[in-house]
Amino acid sequence: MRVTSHDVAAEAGVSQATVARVFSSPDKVALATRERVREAAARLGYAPNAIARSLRSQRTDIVGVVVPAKSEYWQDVLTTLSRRLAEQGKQLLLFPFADADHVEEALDSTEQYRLDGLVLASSTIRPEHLVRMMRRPSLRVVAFNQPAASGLLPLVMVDNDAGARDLAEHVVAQGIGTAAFVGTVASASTDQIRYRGAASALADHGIACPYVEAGGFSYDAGYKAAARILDGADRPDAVMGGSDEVALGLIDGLRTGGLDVPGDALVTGFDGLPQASWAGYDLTTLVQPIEVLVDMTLAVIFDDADDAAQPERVVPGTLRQGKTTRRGNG
Amino acid sequence: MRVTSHDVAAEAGVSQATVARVFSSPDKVALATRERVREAAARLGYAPNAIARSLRSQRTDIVGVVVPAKSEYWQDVLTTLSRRLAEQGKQLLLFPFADADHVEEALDSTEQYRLDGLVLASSTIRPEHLVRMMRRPSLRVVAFNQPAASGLLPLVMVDNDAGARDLAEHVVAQGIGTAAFVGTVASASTDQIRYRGAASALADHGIACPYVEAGGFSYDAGYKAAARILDGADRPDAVMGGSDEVALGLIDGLRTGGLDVPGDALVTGFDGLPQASWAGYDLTTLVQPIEVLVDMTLAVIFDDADDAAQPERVVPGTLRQGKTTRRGNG
DNA sequence: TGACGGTTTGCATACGTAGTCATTAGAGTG
DNA sequence: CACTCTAATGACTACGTATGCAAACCGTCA
Repeated sequence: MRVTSHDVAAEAGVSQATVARVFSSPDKVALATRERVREAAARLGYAPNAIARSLRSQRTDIVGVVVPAKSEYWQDVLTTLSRRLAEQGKQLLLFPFADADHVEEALDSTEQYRLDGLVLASSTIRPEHLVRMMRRPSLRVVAFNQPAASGLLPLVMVDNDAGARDLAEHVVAQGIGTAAFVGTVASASTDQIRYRGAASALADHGIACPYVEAGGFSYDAGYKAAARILDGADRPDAVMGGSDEVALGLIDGLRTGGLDVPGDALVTGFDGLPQASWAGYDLTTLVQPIEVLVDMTLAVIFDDADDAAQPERVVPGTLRQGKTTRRGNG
Repeated sequence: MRVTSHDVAAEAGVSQATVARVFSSPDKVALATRERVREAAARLGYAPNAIARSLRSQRTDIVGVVVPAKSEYWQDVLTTLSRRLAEQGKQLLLFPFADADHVEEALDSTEQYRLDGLVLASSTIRPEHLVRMMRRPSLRVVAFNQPAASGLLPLVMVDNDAGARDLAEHVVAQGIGTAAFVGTVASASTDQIRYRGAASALADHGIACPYVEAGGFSYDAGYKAAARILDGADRPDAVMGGSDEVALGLIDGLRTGGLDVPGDALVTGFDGLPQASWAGYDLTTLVQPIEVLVDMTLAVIFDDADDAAQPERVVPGTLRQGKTTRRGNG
């Protein structure tokens, strides 16, 4: 049987209410009493029951995240998110989904928990899901890096358009003549914005930019897409990946096909994954300020400020130049 | 205000108890009633409150995992774990810790939740922590890939010794004359077993195997350790990494130093990370059967079988040969 | 018709905590 | 010394659900 606040109360010779106060609002209890209770609690090995606390206080101190089950990028984000929450004594509850068809179930699960907030991650969540989330009173929902949520939900994201333009300008500065963009999944809103940004910047320099869909967010998808690039009539001087994962696959795919990167073709990514910095790749990419994005997300959830005033927060990323866009001996 | 089972009861013209039964043991409710309740629930947008359910039933349907905050390997494991739990309608709650000094806090947090089970991950959890966990009645604790827990807690792990021997035999078969083992953190129990296994198998063939400590579980640690290998008097023919992450860093470090892998030196890893299969590395490694390990872990937690009868489950891994140990034109 | 077995439902309660309200003790003031 | 005001504590209750128990209901058979 588990130790409860009643047991501690009996041990310390006080009421259960006093024990509860010692653990939730200690300043309301006299110092001497407080210490006596603390000692009794330690002696019995008491720890407050978070479940009961949540039921009573209507607060769980838990933030949920609806997130794709497999993705390097999101794992990177989750690491930061869970660390930040832990610092505040809060918890992270994952609602992973295998693919877009299973988002519904994940969202259903979130209803069972009286979460303090919910982070919607993944750009493949459909608009109807977003709309559904708008109808959840007393739950702070934030869309993370999900341009499609614009106008529907509070939104925190990196500046995809500016980032893609920066990357495009960068490869243009390396003196390329032709380019291609290998997106992840064409229906993903991040993909669309990144492509449009890159294509627009390239067009300013008179360079066309066909779109190739990798068909997934994975290394494998990028690897396979490389074959299509190689088979194409005119091989582009620069291949811009819609994400780092795809870009890494692209690099290996192109190299396997006999191409030298960056000698024969430049490659860029997007996200700033740790793996992109690995010496074997040293990918030029747009590094997302994940800490900043996460902090903003938590601010929307926990700060009382009226977030309706500023429903969208867009943060610029940083271009990191690696050797995948370093031409010749420069 | 949130919709409760009472509201649904009123709407459907039944008692709260009947509503509760519809959602927890439907077969105890007449079909007609059941449908009427389900309709009322749908109309009101009712979802059972997991918090209240947990308080009442003394079951949370949540499994906790104490895990290092940053680690490719563990993220791989967590992905599988959360998927499996989701399939059973259960949840995963993470208790991440930054380093060995913060394990205590993570374990403290776990006490607040009435978890159905707790998975202790990370081989850097100290024995005193393990002992502490033994004193948690009514909580199923399982050590995952943590040889140090042997004899203290139920344990599920890959056969580190056999795996290391397999890898050693494999490189010997490639005709090497000298070798070195680059471990992660010397105090990690997995590291020790893997090293002993490899060294012992190599010794059988008259090959010595010095131990080099990378000092971390990361790519960076491996990358830096490569410099020490290169600086050493006699460069080994084969470098065995204590983990895939370290091995990937090693490869890039050695290549940066001008060495050809596998031409000048063979490299092996351990774990079977997705990244190890990337064409840029194609690392020879010991693939852990993560699905099997996870299923066994959950079996220990949820199956009523007496786990005292079989406190340790050791599963063999599979050698995956990549090109990092493919010599010459073979 | 009446008794009986089985199914279906409602009533009442407890899970462990936090907060409201009332009560008591203690300190300060004229 | 009586009085007031604040600080500290205790009694009580509600959060939303699951379940033991009893009651009600239905059909069956003697």
